[in-house]
Amino acid sequence: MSEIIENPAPLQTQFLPSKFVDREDEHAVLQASFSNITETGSRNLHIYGPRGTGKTHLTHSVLEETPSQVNTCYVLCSHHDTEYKALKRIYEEITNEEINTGYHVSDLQRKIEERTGAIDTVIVLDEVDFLLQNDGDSLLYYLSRHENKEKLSIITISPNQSELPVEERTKSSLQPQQVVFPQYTGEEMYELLRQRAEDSLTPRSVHQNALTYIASKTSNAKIGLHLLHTAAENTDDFIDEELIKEVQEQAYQRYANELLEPFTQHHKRVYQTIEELVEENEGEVIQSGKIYTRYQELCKAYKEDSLSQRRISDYLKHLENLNLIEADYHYGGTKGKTREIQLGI
DNA sequence: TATCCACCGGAAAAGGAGGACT
DNA sequence: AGTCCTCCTTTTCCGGTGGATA
Repeated sequence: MSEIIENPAPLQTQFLPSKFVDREDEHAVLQASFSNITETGSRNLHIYGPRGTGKTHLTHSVLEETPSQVNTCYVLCSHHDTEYKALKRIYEEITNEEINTGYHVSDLQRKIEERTGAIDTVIVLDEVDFLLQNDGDSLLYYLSRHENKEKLSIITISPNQSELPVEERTKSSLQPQQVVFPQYTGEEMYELLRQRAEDSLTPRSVHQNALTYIASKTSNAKIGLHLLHTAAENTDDFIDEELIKEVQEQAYQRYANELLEPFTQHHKRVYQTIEELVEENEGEVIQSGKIYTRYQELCKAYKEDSLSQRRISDYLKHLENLNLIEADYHYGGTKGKTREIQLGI
C-alpha cells in the first residue's frame, strides 16, 4: 500500500461518511418520510438526481437510523428487475428467511402481507429504471395499492427519470413526493474530497490544485473518489494535478468496472467493445450494428457463444441506464433505424 | 415510385430450473 | 413418480421507420 494512505476506507465509494456535504434538506425529507411524520400526507418519495450525487448513500444512512421496529428493505432493481425477484427480495429482507423458488407472484404477495400487517415498512427501489423497463410497473402498482398502504413508504430512486414512467393508475395511487439531488457544485466537490482526504491520507499529502482539478473535471462524487484513491495508490509523497491527469484513465476504468461488476460477462464484453471502437474511431459516433459484429468477434476470440442481436440491444439499454454510454436514437434516415452510441463523459 | 438500408422493439415461443399436487 | 405449474433467459419472428437510391 502507498505510504500516504493511513486509512483506505474513506476513499472507497461504498464508504458511508458520518456527515454529508450539503444534503441537509434532502436528509430531512427522507427522515420524515421514513418515520411517518410527513406534512404532505404522502409517504412515498421519488428521488431523482445524476449519478454520484449521494442518493443511494443518503438513503442507506437514513435507513440505518430508522428505529428497529420499522421494517426496512433495500432492493437494487438492476439485480431484481422483475416483480417476482423484487418481491422475493422484499420478503427475505423483512423476515430474514430464505425462500424457495417455484411460487406464484400472488403467493409472494400474500406471504408479504402476512408478515408486514400493521408494521411500518419502508421499501427502497434503487435503480428503478431497470425494473420498469424489464417488467413494467406491476410491482409499483401492487405496492401502491397495498392493503396497509398507510404503513408503507415506497422510495424509488432513479438517475435518469425525474418522473416515474408509469401508467396513470399507478401514478395516481403512488403520488410520490419528488426529491431532487442537484449535481455537486465545484465548491461542494472540493469540500467533499477534502474531507475524505483528511480522514484518509497523511496531512498535507494532497495539493490544493489536485482537488481543484478534479472538481473542475467532474461533479460525480464516485468518479472524484476513484480519481483521488487511484492517485493516492500511485504515489508515496504527494498528489498534485499532474498525478491526477496521469491516473485519469485508470480511475475511470475502475469506476466503470464498479458499475458493471454485478452484471453479466456479456455486458462487460459489450462495454469493452464500445471502448475499443471509440478509441479506434476517435470520438466518431458508432452504430449499434457495428458494435454487434465486433462483439461477436470478441466472443469468438474468447471461444464463447455470443448472444443474439436482440439481446444485445437490451444490454445496450442497460449500459445507457448506467450512463456509461449515451445513445442517440434514429428512426429511419440515411443511416436507417439505429442508435448512435458514444461513451458517457 | 418501389425498394433498400440497418436497425428498433414488441410478441411469442423454446428450453430449462425448481416447486406443488395427486 | 408423474404431471402440471411458475418464472427466467434467450432466441426467433416480424412489422415499422423515412431518407437515399435506382
